[in-house]
Amino acid sequence: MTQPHFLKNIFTDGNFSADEQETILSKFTAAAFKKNDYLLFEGKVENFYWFVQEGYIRSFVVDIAGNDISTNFYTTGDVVIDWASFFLRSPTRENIQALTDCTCWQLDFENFQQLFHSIRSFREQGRTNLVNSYFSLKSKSIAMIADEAKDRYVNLLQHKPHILQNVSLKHIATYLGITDTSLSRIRKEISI
Amino acid sequence: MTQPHFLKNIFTDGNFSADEQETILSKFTAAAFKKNDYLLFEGKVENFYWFVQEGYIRSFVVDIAGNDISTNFYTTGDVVIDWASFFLRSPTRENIQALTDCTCWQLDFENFQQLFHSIRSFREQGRTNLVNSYFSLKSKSIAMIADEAKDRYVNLLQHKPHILQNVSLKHIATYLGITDTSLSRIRKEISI
DNA sequence: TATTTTTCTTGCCATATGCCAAGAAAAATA
DNA sequence: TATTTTTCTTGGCATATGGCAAGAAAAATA
Repeated sequence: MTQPHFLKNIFTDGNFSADEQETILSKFTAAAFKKNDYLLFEGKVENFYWFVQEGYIRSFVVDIAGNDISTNFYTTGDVVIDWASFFLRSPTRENIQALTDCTCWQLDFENFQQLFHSIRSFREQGRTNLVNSYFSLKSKSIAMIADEAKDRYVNLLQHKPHILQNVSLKHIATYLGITDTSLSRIRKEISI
Repeated sequence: MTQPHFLKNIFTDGNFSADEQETILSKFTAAAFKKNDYLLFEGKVENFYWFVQEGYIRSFVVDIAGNDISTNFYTTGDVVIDWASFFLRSPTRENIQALTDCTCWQLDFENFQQLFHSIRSFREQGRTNLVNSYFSLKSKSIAMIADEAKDRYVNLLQHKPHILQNVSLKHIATYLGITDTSLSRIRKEISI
């Protein structure tokens, strides 16, 4: 008994006809990354849309002072992409790197465009993915202003505990906008 | 000699055929707002996509402690929308309010969908608008972590001086993630 | 113009978080 | 297992920014 294709969890029977599923899945190719491999380097133009099947991935930027700042973490089921670079065809400021060995499914820009303009459900879903990313970023952005570091950490702990278990403290710290020193203290404070 | 329709600056001859322009423009309606009018209340579902022809608009959220936090400012040529609420058809957390008397052009969700799925250039442009918003938000989000408040203010001063001239200090302060007290001091420091 | 309301500035002090550096713990590698 | 490297914790001190409150300035309204 063959295992169903991972992407059928993404392009579900409910939202896509069998024909559409076949067309879409045929455009994706499997991509394996080793721990520390880069999926994207800053300065390059993002040419892929990835779905993670297995593993952990991190995106980050390097600021003017040379500090590495984590912008996001990705795992099973997540879309990995720099939206701006992919759609605007412009050089990215971000780096995307595998934190563990990973298996992904990728779609290049040309195939994406073709599916986007020919399959209604595909573009609806693509738009929804982008809007969901926008919403997450907005929530994070508001939390940076409205909440203290401790609250931001607790929130992450509640909503994405698997991230905390698989990503080093220093990466989580920059994601939360604090230093690893402060995060260590917050962690201590909470555990008491 | 009639003045060309404002929306022709948005849906330009270069990107849209005369037919497409006519179809698109016919779906928009003019909307005027008085100073302090709300375009959107938190808890409601955003049903419009607006382009600002004239005036200043602000979006903001109210945090748990009851603080009003500005999330964005809009003026001539800008798209005013809560992307998540509009596309996910979900209640918004944001309020959108006119800071001055405004004239806008609006498109409701149903008409948007119809144009999005029938006109290729319209969906390309719609996607680009969303991606540009995403990019701005990302830049702001990184600046909140990487830059000091003073640098964020200077950056706003350089890139959006018209905002500073038309929005009160307290609203700019919350947008920058600081108190009006701190912004007043930063302003003083810079002017010296 | 006079009056009220809102916005902005400034002083004082509090505090969350940063910076640096040392050591402990854990993980990776030989 | 031993060794090296990386990650995490902790202490001491510095600083950016907040909170509060009073007054000044500006804007709105009568």
